[in-house]
Amino acid sequence: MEKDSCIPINMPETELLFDLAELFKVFGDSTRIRILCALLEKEMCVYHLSEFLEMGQSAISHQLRVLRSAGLVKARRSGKEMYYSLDDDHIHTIFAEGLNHIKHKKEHR
Amino acid sequence: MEKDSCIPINMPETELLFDLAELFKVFGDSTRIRILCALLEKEMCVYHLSEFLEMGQSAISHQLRVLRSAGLVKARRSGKEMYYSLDDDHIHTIFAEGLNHIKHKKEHR
DNA sequence: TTAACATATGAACATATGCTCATATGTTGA
DNA sequence: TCAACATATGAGCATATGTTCATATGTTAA
Repeated sequence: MEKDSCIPINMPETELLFDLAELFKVFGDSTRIRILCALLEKEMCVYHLSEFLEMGQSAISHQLRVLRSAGLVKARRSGKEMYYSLDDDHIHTIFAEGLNHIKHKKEHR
Repeated sequence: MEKDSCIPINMPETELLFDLAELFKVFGDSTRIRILCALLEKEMCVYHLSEFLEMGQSAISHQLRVLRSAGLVKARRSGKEMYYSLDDDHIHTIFAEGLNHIKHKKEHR
């Protein structure tokens, strides 16, 4: 079989694709997905998130750190509490497309 | 601080969110992203993918298996070769939104 | 049928990841 | 200032993940 045939032309730079994978990696954890999903509704503080998701405060805090460094959520302090909210308009769309995929696959099984 | 306040209402079922995380997990690897990106252009066989991505045949094959079981790619045999192609119309959109996020974040830094 | 090629697969290994625990940091009210 | 509360963070641990190596399976041409 010959080499160097069938090479796609419009391939984005490897580094960009690496960043893209890093972004999706952040979405690829159910705890983080649930946090983001909760925040779609309204901003919440760490305590309420950990109550709502029935997980330890530390676990939530660790994951919020990941979400924050990915630029997906932002935080504001109000007294002792830190309120987190979404920091990206695309989250809605990305979620919707993901759910479309799942729905579509379920229907065609 | 009182419990049970600030509970989001429109939270999808936990199982669905788990599936969503599983889906994004598949996108969350640079090898798989690069495979999908190559396949956006045209179908390719394992050999060409491994040439193009400069990775071992086995690694590519393993990842194609992951992509296939997630319903993201499909395969057809042509002689000795197996040609893989995308099996999901949403991949384009999901990619685009991911890239939008990255682009947006880079601009506001 | 057999050799050569293309792909798939299981085991092994190194690394990455997410949670828990303990503790540090930061904030408020008394 | 100090106790109580809210959050952040580092270490440790168990599990998950991606690659490689060896080998099995599948296909074609001679």
